[in-house]
Amino acid sequence: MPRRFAESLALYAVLDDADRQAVELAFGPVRTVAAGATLVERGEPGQTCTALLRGQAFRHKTLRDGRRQIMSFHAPGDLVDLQRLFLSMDSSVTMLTSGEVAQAPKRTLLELMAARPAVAEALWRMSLIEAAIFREWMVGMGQRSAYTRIAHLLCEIFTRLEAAGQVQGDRCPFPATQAHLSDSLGLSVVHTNRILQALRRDGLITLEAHELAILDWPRLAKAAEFDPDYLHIGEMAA
Amino acid sequence: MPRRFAESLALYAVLDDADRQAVELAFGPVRTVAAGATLVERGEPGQTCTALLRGQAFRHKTLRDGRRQIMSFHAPGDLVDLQRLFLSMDSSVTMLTSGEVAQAPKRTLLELMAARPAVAEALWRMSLIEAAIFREWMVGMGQRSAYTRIAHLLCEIFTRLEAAGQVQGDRCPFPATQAHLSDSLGLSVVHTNRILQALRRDGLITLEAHELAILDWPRLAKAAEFDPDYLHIGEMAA
DNA sequence: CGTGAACTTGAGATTTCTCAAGCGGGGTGG
DNA sequence: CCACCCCGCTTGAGAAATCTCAAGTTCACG
Repeated sequence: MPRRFAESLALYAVLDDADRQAVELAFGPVRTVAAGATLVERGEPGQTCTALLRGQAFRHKTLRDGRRQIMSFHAPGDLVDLQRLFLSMDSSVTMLTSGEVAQAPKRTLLELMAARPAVAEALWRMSLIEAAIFREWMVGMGQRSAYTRIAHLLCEIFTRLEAAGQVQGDRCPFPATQAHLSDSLGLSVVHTNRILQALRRDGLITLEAHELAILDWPRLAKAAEFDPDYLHIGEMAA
Repeated sequence: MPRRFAESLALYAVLDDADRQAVELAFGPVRTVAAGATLVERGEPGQTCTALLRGQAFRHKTLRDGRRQIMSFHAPGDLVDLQRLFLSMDSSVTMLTSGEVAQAPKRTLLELMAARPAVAEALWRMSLIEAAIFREWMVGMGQRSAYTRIAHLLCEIFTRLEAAGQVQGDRCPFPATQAHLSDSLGLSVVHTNRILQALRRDGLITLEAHELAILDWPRLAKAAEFDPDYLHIGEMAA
């Protein structure tokens, strides 16, 4: 079910039919990518922007000595390198699963934004929400314990996948390994593993076979200090 | 020397005279604000955007129990609540020093962006660079030791203040207290204090009387793992 | 000259890390 | 079809970074 990108973009602003059509036309053919494939390499200028249509990806910066910081996880409907419209890429994007992507020429998107304010507005909101998520991760890494931090990330991922239509009941796909979680939270793999066990022991989640189940949302959200305001879901008023 | 905002914005894209004039006209009278004044409160919708013309400010989120995460420091020339053009504010902005600000109605700015692509481009770049800085802070909080992290922040602040024209020789104004540094880096005040002493002992900096001096830039940058690419200074190609 | 905020110091407590090793399942080549 | 192997997960134990608490000092400002 690769949702069309225009449909995802319409979650960020009111798009009329002409807007949606123009957006769809901007993107080229759907391309299949393998798990582990690099969608965007740090430093490359590139002439296109990439929409993720199916599967999950993550954005990261890897230092010389191998330390890696993951900055974000991407769900279907995300434009993973929006930044490239105006800046060079300072981080890379890698597929977590196999999936499908489509690309649009930068020039076309820029023209679209100039001609269609609603499209520009949607892209602005998409970009600003991503920045809001970065800030919330900073709160986690700066102020929260490992337990709270992991719980918070699980809440965030579940909530975002829900908005992207990937949730079934209390379950969502969860392809990230414990190493991915560690690198996104600034924790060691060993510690992440122990905290996940604690979350399971406390009856808050199960996490296996690349699937996350939330067993007790109220208690998990409380333990996570999770307040979804920062995700600005459904916030479309101008 | 409150630089005019249009001049600062022109660091982000090529603006012609008409662009600059239109930007200047969008902003109302210059207003003086005291140190500690709140420029923007979390949650308020607001109908204007605020440009910082003189002084420094910081953006932060404060949790119920008093823990506070600082997300960014702002220099003259920054639009501190650009986010407000499209979303509600999920954090607050407070003055670090006394200073001067000017406000522009959201509507006027939105019209300006629609009518003048170069202005829109500049604002996009401003916003995306802010997000790039957030990501780099995540790298610091997730992967770097306290020593490296503090050194990195000092490099960043110095470099950004240089771009804002606030540097004299090897010195720049530095109004943040050790508590501000701590809250931006996710460290305790005590530890921040000890690491600052180590940086002084190592002959890398002096920091007193609200002024930072860089004694040995090459060694400091090396200790900080500082690579200014992420600041995208002077990157204006479309 | 008094006062408070910012800075500094000491010492013990805690979280989290590192190193090292073992386990388990799924995919692949023989 | 089976065996092997690698990757991801798990466990134990000691080490390190960083925190908390508590107290004292300095300096700018009223």
